[in-house]
Amino acid sequence: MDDVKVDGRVERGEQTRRQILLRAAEIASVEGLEGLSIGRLATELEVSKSGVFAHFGSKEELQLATIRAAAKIFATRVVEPASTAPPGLARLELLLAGWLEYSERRTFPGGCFFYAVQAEFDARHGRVRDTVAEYGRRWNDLVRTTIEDVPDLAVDPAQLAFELIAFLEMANVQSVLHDDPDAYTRARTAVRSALERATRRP
Amino acid sequence: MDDVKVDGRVERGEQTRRQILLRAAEIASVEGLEGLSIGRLATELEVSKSGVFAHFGSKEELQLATIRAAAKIFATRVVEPASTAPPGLARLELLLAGWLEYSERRTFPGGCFFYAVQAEFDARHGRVRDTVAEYGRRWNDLVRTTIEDVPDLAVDPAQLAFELIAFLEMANVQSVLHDDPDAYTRARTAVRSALERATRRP
DNA sequence: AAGTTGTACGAACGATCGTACAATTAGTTT
DNA sequence: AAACTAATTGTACGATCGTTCGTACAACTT
Repeated sequence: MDDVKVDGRVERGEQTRRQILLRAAEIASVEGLEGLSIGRLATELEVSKSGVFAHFGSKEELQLATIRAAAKIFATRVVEPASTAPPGLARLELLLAGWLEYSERRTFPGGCFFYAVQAEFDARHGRVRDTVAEYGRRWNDLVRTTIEDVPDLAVDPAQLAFELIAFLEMANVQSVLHDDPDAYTRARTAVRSALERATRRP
Repeated sequence: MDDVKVDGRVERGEQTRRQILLRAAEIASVEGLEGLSIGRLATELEVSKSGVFAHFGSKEELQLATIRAAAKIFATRVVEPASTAPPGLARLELLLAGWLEYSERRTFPGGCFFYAVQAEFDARHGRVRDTVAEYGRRWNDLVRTTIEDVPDLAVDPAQLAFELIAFLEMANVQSVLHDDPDAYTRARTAVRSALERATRRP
C-alpha cells in the first residue's frame, strides 16, 4: 500500500522538523511567536541553531509553519471529534465542549495557541498576521455553519457564533491569567443557556 | 493654591516621562510589552536611548510604568464617565458602552491595551504578569459590583460579568484582527439582550 | 566503488537588545 | 558668580537576535 520509496535521510529530516514544530507551538502558546527564538528552540531540543534554521530558511517561515502545525493539532483535538456527530445540535455541543476541553487540558501549555497568536498579531501587518486571521476566519465560519445546521433556530447564526466563541475565549484567558478553573464552569453555563434559548420552541 | 514649589528641571523630566509612557502604551497595544524596546522608543521620540532608560532603570520597570499609565487612560475614558451615573442599570450600561467606544475609537492604536497585554503575559511568570492580572481582577470586580447595584436582577452577577466582558473582548479582537466594525454591533446586540433578560420582571 | 543528494553542524556576520557609567547641559540654590 | 542638583547624553559592554557560509557525514543512485 504505502509503497512510496522512503529516503531515510528525508524521513529523519521530517521527524526533526515535526519535533521542532511541536516544541515551537508549545513555546509560542506561552511566549508568543515573536518570543519564540531559533536559538532557544535549538538549545531546548539539543540541536544546532543552524540546523533548526535550515529547516525553514527564515524566522517568518518558521512562524508560519508553527501556525500550520498548531492548526493540525487543533483540528485533531477539536474539529474532527465533533464531525463524528451528525449535523445538528449534538455536533454543535460536541464542538463547543471539545474546544473547552482542548483549552482546559492545556493541549498547549499556554492555553489556546490561537488565542495567544491572534492577540499578538491582530494589530500588525504581514504574512503571519494574514495567516492568523485566515485561521480565525475559518474557525468563525465552522462554528457558524455548524449552528446553521441546527434545525428551527430562533437566532441569527452569526450572532450566536459571536457570543459562543466569546465565552470560549473568555474561559481560556481567565483560567490561564488567574489560574481559575471556575472560568470553564462559567463558560459551560453560558453556552448551555445560550443554546437553550436558541433552540427553545417558541 | 497650587503653591508647590516647581522645579523646572523636574517638571521637564516629568513631561518627558509622560511622553515616553504615552508612546510606550501605544506601541505595546500593537507590538506587546516585550516587542516594546527602549531603543525604538528613543528613536521614535527623538531622544537618547540612555535618556529613556534613565527614567526607569530597567526594562521591567518601564513595562510596569507603561501598564500604570495605560490604566490611568483607561480609568479616564471608561471608568470615570460611568461613575457619573447613579448606581444601577444606567451606570452599568454607561460602563459597557464606554468600553466599546474606548475600543472602537482606538484610544490605543492596537485596540484595548489590556486585552493585548493580558494575552501576552497570561501564561508567564513575574511582576509584569502579576500586575496585569491585578488590573484584570479589578476590572472584573468593577463590572461585577456595578451589576450587583442593579436592583431586582434575575441572574448571578459574577456569571453576567463573565458573559458581558466576553462580548467586549470579542468585539475588540474581531474588529482589530479582521478590520470588521460590525463586531461592535454584534457586541452591542449581545449586551442589550443579556441585560434585557437579566432585568426582565419574572 | 564512485558520485550525488540531503541533513546537520560550527563558526562567524552585522544588528539590536538591555544595561552601565562618566560627561554634559540646564535649572536652582547659595 | 560659584556650587550644587536633576535630566539628558555619548560611549561602551556583553548577550542574543536572525542569517550566511563552508564543511562533515550518512544515505541513496549509478
